Parts: sequence; structure tokens; C-alpha cells
Amino acid sequence: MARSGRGRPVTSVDVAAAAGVSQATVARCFTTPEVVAPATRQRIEAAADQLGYVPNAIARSLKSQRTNIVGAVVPAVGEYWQNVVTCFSRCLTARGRQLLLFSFLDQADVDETLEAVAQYRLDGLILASATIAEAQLSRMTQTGLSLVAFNHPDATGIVPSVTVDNEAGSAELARHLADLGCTRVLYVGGVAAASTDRARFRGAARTLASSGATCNYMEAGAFTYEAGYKAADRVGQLDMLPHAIMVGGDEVAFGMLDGLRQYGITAPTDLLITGFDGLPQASWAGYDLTTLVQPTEQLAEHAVELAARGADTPSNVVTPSVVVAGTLRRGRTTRRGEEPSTQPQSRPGRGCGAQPRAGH
Amino acid sequence: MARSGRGRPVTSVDVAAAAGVSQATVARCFTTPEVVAPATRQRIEAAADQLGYVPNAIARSLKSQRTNIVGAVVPAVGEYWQNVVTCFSRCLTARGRQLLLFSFLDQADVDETLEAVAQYRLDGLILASATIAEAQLSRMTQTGLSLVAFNHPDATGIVPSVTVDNEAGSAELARHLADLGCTRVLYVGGVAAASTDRARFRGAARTLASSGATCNYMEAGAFTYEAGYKAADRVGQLDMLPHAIMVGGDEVAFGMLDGLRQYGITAPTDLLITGFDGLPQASWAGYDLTTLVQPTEQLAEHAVELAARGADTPSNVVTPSVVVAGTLRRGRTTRRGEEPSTQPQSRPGRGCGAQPRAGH
DNA sequence: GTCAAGTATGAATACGTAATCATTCCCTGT
DNA sequence: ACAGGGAATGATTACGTATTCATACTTGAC
Repeated sequence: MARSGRGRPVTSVDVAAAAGVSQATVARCFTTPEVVAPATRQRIEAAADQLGYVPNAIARSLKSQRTNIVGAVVPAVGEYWQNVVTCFSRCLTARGRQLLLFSFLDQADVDETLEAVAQYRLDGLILASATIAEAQLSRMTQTGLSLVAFNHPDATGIVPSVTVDNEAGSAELARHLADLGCTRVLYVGGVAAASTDRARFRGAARTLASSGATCNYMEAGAFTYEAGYKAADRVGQLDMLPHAIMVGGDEVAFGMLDGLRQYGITAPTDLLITGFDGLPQASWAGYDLTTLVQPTEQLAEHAVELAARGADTPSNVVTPSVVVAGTLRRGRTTRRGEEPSTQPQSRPGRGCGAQPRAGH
Repeated sequence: MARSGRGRPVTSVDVAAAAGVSQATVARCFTTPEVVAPATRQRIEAAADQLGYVPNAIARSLKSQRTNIVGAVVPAVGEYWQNVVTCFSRCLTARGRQLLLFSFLDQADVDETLEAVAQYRLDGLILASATIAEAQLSRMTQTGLSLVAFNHPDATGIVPSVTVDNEAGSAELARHLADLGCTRVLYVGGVAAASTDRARFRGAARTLASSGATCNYMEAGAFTYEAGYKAADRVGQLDMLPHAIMVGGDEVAFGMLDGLRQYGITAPTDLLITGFDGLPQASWAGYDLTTLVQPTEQLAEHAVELAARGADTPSNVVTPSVVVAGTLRRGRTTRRGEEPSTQPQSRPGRGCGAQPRAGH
């Protein structure tokens, strides 16, 4: 047993005493077992087992100057980020590292939280979509911890960053729509100030322009379902519907889909709709959304790789930013010539589904 | 700067030297500032600032025998758990604690992971829906860390547990259905072996029985969308639809809803449907599901409270298990006399929506 | 049988902090 | 003026491990 009642926890010294060896040998037995004689090792293991000895990672970290812990600062809201966190956890566990998580609601909390986290001497820290004061940022890197920006392209150049190729992905979606004959497209972004949002709009606008199509911008205000739902009000009251709506995030797109239904507008009948992210729910039959699937596993893998190698690598090595391409998922929301109903009815498509509408 | 190049990190000793005081005074300055003279304190703070000193939480933890870190072992899949993790993180941050997260895909990984986590001398550990070998469990409590089982009623009696009142919640849903005149109900559970699942079925069956209604059980096989979607196949092929389907989890219910639509069965027209959990998506217009909303914030708060007070409390104090009641959310899926369409049409309800159906 | 080389272990130290104990100093009351 | 007391600070130690250095012991070759 590790301790009886309120007794002292078992240490390597206790094990050493029980096994009749020195503390040093016990330590060796747990770090480099091959250098200790088989007989001794067996004796130590038996003693450790019987006493319920568990090595103290805190003490180890103090001595070895590495905690084997990687931190992640992630927004508290949004299905997307929740998936990402899960991926982080998996990747880290696979490498024998631990994940210290901070989810923040307000950017303002980040600086304060970071202050606290810096004390833990993490091996690495992944900053997801968080803007950090540059002074604090450079201060943190100097303590030897390796920072990684995750899906926060702005940070490129300051710290190594890992992102999906937002612009190319959005371009791919736009091309898909252009191929379907859409010439008047509305882009509904989440937060115009976000660099990811801008990159996605840029990719869409560029591609559509080169096909002779127009691409207006509308800001939903947040990357949430509710924001999309409300944005649908503004769309529903347009005099003329666009041929397609490109939404800057899947969750916003879900809100848009549901919101438009209030106005009797459905995809792909009345217009086409695309999302971005590739959330699990995009594949659910209820939405079946055309979207750009982010290779979350892969992105997380890269981020963890950069963050976890920690102090192994000399800090003067410039780590190139990683950009990974996503993949297009074709869902029902851009499937031409079919009704949203699940009973496939072969009906001739009617143009791009765009019709002049009477004012509300 | 914290360190210049590959230099040594700044310690309290360095600050002491720079400020012309002893290390002890520097330490006091950061733990109990009120006992150090204002002039001295100012000098120390200036020196610390200039050197970029950051207290080392690892060393502190070693000395003080508490890490200020609470661990959580949580299933990797499912929207529900992702919400819970976010709540944990928020509650802990509010208390100045850190969250060490483990998400597991396979129960088998848990034991192994726990072995690693035990080394970190966490203040507390929240076990969510994870079954732990009892030997390991008792071993862990003896190291002085306070375990808390989250939504895992089985554990009651062994470790303090925090759960929603599954049975009462399910009973409330059942009563709601009974009030609507349903007399033939199908309960679709996630995993029959799960104690939460059993409790929910028990609550439903008991209540329905007392109203003279029947309640059959069907197992979806998992608490996932896909499982619900597939279970819909079995429902769709029944000779006679039940008046209502109580699904053991919201995510499963979403799958059921979408799956049933394949068969032209919609709620509330053809039958009524309820979920359990109260996921954000249940409120989305696309589903608008009647469900039992778990007070996740509150549950997390309790769990964190129990886990974080750590070694403050003598271990011989028996901590009673916490059971919190959920609240009923009435969505469209049990709204009688309305079509699933969003245009409210006042039509007379037609019984409970149950109709004999021809075989497939 | 002796010496060299290698192997297994022990003793001692450092990691960075917090807390205990001891010390210095200044102030106040008589 | 001096004793006594409180405030501020310094010296020291402990937390539990990993590592370096030193030492004892085994083995093999000549």
C-alpha cells in the first residue's frame, strides 16, 4: 500500500531500504533497468510492488528539467475545437506525454492564464486561435518551451505554426460551385477580423472571380450555430437569392441551413450551400453538408510533434510552418437535380436554383 | 530575459543575488508578500521583472506536496463528453487549478494511462464513465489523491460520485409522454451494460408501467449517432410503430430521427421522440428535440469541488454522492398537433400518431 | 597468481522552492 | 537607560529523484 492512513507516501528510499540496496539503484531500476543485475532488479521490483511504490514525476521533472507535459490553449466553444482537443490528447498519449488543457471563453483570460501556465515548465505549448501579446510570447520562448500556433496563420514567422490550407480549401469549394454553374455567390464569414476567415474568403473570391462569378461578403459575427441562424434572416430577406452560399464554418452553416428553412429556402433546391471544417455532423444525414474536411488528426499530429520535441532541438533551428491541404466532401447541399427529400426523385435541375423573389 | 540563448533559467537565487537579499526573502515575496518590507519587496519585484523570473511550479509542488493540478479521464468520443471537458476546464481555471486531460477511446487504455498519471501526484482525479480495476482504484486513493466518479453511478460507495438523476429524469420524460397519451413506448438504449443506461430505462419503465403503458427495450449498441441511425432500421421495419420512442442519449436520438426519415417516419407526426442529455444541438432548429437537460455546469462544479479540495480534507470523512436533477426541455419532437414543418399549422392531433403499418 | 578491464552498486550532489528556526534590529514602556 | 517584544530577514533543511563519481567485485588473459 502506498501509505497507511495519513502516513508518509512511499519513496524510492523506502523501496531501497526494503530491498536492501541504495536509492540510486532503485532509481536506475526504473529508468535504465538494463544496467542493474537481474537478481537485484527482481528484488527491487518485488519490494516496490509490495510497498505500492509509484515514482514521483514531479521530482523527476525537477531533476531532469522536463515535465513531459504539453499545454494547449483552446477556445472553449465550438464543436471544431472540441474535436481538436481530442486529437491532441490522443497524439500526446501515444507519445507518452500528458496534456494540460486551458479552454478560454474570452481572449482577455488568456494572458492571465498563460501567466499561471508558464510556471509549470511545460515542454511545449500549443496556442490554438489565441492571440498573445508579443512581449509575453517572446518571453515564453526564451524559457526554452517550444510554442506552436495552431490554425492561427497570423502567427507565422513569429512562432512555428500548423494550419490547414484555408485559401486553397476555400478555392476548391468555390471551384466546385463554379463547375455547377453558380455565378452569384454569397460568402458568409464568421468573424471578419479572423485571419482564417479572411484567407477562406480570399480563396473563394479569387477563384470565383476567375470564373467570372461574383462573391459578396457577409459577416455572421461568430463561428457559431446561432450566428448562422441569424445571418439566414438577412439572406431570407434579400430580393434575389444567390446561386450559392459559402459559409465560413460548418457550425455556422448548420445554423444557416436551419435558418433558411424558416423562409422555405432549402438546399440544394433553392440554392447551394457549402461549409468548412468537416465536422462529424456534416456527414449526418440531417445535414449532409458539402464542406472542406480538415485533416484534424494530421494537423494535431504535426502540432504535437513540434510541441513535444521540446528542448531536444536547439532553439536556433528555424521550424518551417506546416500547411496541410484539406479534402472536399460532396454532400447533398450541393447535389444538383435532387430534392432534399431522401427519396431520390430524378427531376431535371432548374438552373442554379436561383430565382428572383418578391420582397418580404 | 528568462535566459540568454542556452543559458541557465532564472531562479529565485538569481533574483536574490540581484536584489541583494536571501533566497528565502524572494520566496516570501511571491507567497506571502505582506510579511516582507515594502522597500525590499519593491527591490525584489524590480529585479525579478528585469531578469524575467518565473516561479517554478514543479519545485513548488515538490516542496508543498500539492500540484494544483486535477486530472480527468474522459471518453474521447461523443458530444456530451466534450461539453463536460469544457466545463471542467472552466471550473478549474476559476479556482486557479490546472486540468490534466486524458481522453480514451478504449477502456483497455485507461488502466495503462492511469499508471502514468498516478506518477504526477495530482490533487484530484475525475473519472468519467471509466471502469477502473478496483485494486488499482484503492491503490490510488491511498496515495492521498481524491477520486471522483462522474456520471458513473456504479462507483457509488467506493468513491464519491457525481451524477445526474438518471432515473428521475427518465421518469419525467416518461410522464411527459404518458400525459400525451402514449401507451406503447419503445426505449432505445445505448449500451445495455452501462449503469446510466439501465437507470434511465428503469425510470422510464417504472413510470410508464404505473400509467398502464408498455415499454420495450432495444439496444442501439453505442451512444453514437451511427448507432441511432442503424437502430432506426429496426424500428422502420416494425409491423406497428410505437406511440413514442425514448432514446437513451441525444446523439443517438439525432441518428434515430435522421434514420427514421429514411422510412418517411417523422416526429411528432408519426410518433414522438425524446432524448437524454440536453446537448446544445437539441436546441437547434434542425432537431428541436424533447430531452432531459443535464445541468452540466453544476455537475462539473460539484465534481471539481470534490476533486480539488484534495488533501485538505481528512480521508476518513465520507463524502456523500451527489445527485443533481435535470430539467425537461420540450421540443418539437413531442409537440402534439403540429407538423414538423416550421410553418405552424393548426391541425387537430390524430391520436398518438401511431398507425398500424404494412410489413415492409 | 596478478593485473587489466569491465560490471554492479553505493555515496554524494543538484534540481528550485517553501518553511522552520535563528538572528538582527528597532521601537516602546517603565 | 535598559529590558522586552515584535518585525524583518538570513541560514538551513527537506521535498524525491537522476546522475556523476568513486568503489567493490567479478572475470579473463598472461
